[in-house]
Amino acid sequence: MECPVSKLIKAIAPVSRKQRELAQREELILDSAQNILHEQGYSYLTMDRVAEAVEYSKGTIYNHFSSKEDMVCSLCCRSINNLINMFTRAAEYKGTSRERFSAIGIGYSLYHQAHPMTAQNVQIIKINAVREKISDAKLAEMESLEQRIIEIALDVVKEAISCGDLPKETSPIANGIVFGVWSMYFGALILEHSDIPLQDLGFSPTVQLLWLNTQKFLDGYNWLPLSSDTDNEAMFNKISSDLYANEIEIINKRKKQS
Amino acid sequence: MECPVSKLIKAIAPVSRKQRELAQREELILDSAQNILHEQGYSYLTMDRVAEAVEYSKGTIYNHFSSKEDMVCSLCCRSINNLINMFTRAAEYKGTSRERFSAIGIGYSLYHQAHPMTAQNVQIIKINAVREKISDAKLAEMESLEQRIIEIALDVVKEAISCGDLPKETSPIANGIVFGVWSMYFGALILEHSDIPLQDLGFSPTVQLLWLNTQKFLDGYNWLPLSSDTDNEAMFNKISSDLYANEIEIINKRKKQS
DNA sequence: ACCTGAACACCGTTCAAGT
DNA sequence: ACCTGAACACCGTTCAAGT
Repeated sequence: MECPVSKLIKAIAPVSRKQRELAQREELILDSAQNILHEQGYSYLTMDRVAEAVEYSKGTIYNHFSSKEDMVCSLCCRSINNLINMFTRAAEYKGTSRERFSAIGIGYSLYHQAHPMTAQNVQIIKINAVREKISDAKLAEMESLEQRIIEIALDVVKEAISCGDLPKETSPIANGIVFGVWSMYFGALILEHSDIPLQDLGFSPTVQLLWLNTQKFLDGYNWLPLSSDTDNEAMFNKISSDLYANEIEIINKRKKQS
Repeated sequence: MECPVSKLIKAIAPVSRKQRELAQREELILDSAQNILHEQGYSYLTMDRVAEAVEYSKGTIYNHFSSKEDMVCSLCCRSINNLINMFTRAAEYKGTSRERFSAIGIGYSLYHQAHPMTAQNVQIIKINAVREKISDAKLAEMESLEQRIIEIALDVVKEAISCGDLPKETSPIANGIVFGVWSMYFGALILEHSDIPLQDLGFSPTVQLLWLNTQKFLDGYNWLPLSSDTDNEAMFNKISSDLYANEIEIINKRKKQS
C-alpha cells in the first residue's frame, strides 16, 4: 500500500505551496481523528466520520493513509514526539542522575494521565492483528521514534554508571533497567485505563504507586542516592511542578469537571 | 444481551443430560475458537468460521455468547483459571516466602511464553472499545477470577510481612508490591509479543530480564533473603523445573520447530 | 493530477421460519 | 424449545468517472 501524498510531503526540502497544503491537510485529518477519538471513543472512529469532519471524501483520506490503522499509527507517532520533547527536558533537568531518570518516569505517567485516549491508541497499536495492517513505512517511522525515546532514558542510565551513581557492574544490563521501568509503566498504564476498578482490587492511585515502585526498583539496582536518604514526596512534587505544569493543569481541569 | 444457554449451564446443580450437552458444546466452541486463533491469528477469527468449524449455525453460537467479544472473554477466563492453578501450586511451593513469590512471577511469564495467543487475548480484552461489548455477567466473572489470582500473590506478600521476611512497614502497601510486579510482567508481555524487535532495541530475552528485574525490585523492598545472598540462576532453574515442566516442554518444542 | 462517492467485500448480529 | 441461515447494518477499501 503506497500513499501518494506521503511521498510528496516527505520530500527532503518540503516547501512548495502544494506540499505545504498537503501537510496541513494531513494535520487536519489527524486532529479530527483525535477529536472523534477523544469525544466519542474508538468505536466511533470510522473513516466515514473522519471524512465528514474534514469535509473531504474518503478517497482523499486514503491518499494520506493507506489504512485506518495507518492513521491511528500516525496519531501514535505524534504522541511519541510529544513524549520525546518531555523526556529530553527531563534528561536535562538540573539534579542527580537518579532524579533525572525518575523525572522521565513521571513525565510518562503524567502525559498519559493527561491524555488517556493517547494511552489507548498506543495500546491498540501493539496488537498484532492491528500492527499487520500498518504500512511498513509508517511502522518503521514509529519504531525509529521508539528507538530515540529509549535512547534518551538509556543515556541517563549510562551517565549514572560513568559517574558512579550506579555500580560499574550494571553496565551490561543498562538497557535492562530501561526495559524494567518501561514495561512497568506501560503495563500499569493499560491496567489503569482498562476500566478495571483498581480501587476495588485494593490498589491506590496509579501515579503514586508507580512512583513508589520506581524508587524501590532503583534502590534494588543501588542507584544512588537511595530513596531512604531522600524526601521522596518532596522530590516528586518538585519535579512535576518544575517540568510538567501543563500536564498537571490538564489533569486538574479534568478532575474538577467530574 | 442475555445468553439463553448460559442460564441453563450456570444453574447451581448443573447435571441434567441437556445441561451437560450444552456445557460440552460450549467447550467445543471455545476449543475451535482457540484453534483458529492459534493457527490463523486474530484477524481470521470470525463468527462464520467458528460456526463452520463446530458445524453449528451462527445463531447457535449466539445462544452461548452474546457477542464475539464475549467469546474471547471466555477464552481469557479459561486462561486465568489455568494461571490460578499454577499460582496456587507456586504459593504452596516449599521454600522461602520470596522464592514462592518469585515462583508466581516465573509461572506467569512461562505460561504466556508457552501460549502466546493467550497473551494476545488478554491484551485485546483490556481495550476499552472491546470491553464495552462484553456482557456484564461475563465481565463480572472475569473480574472475580482476577480478584482471586491477585489474592494468591497478595497472601504470599502478607505472609512474608508476618514472618519478618519483609519489613513491618510494608504492610499498608502490600498490594503495591503485587501491582508492581503485575504491571511489570503484563507490560513486558505485551511489548514482547507485539513484534517489536526487542533485540534490535538492545534488550535481551524477556524472561531472563523479567527475572532479574523482579529480583532487583524485591531487593528494593528489602524482601529477605536478598538476591546478593542467593544464587539466582540456580533458583530460577530449580523453580521452573520443579513447578513448570509442562510449560518448559511446550516452549522447547516450539523452539525446535523454528 | 487530484478528488469524488458509488460499489464492493466482509463481518457481526438478528429474527422469522422451520423442526 | 431449539436451531437455522437469509437478511440487515456497518464499515474499510477500491476505482471508474469527473473536474
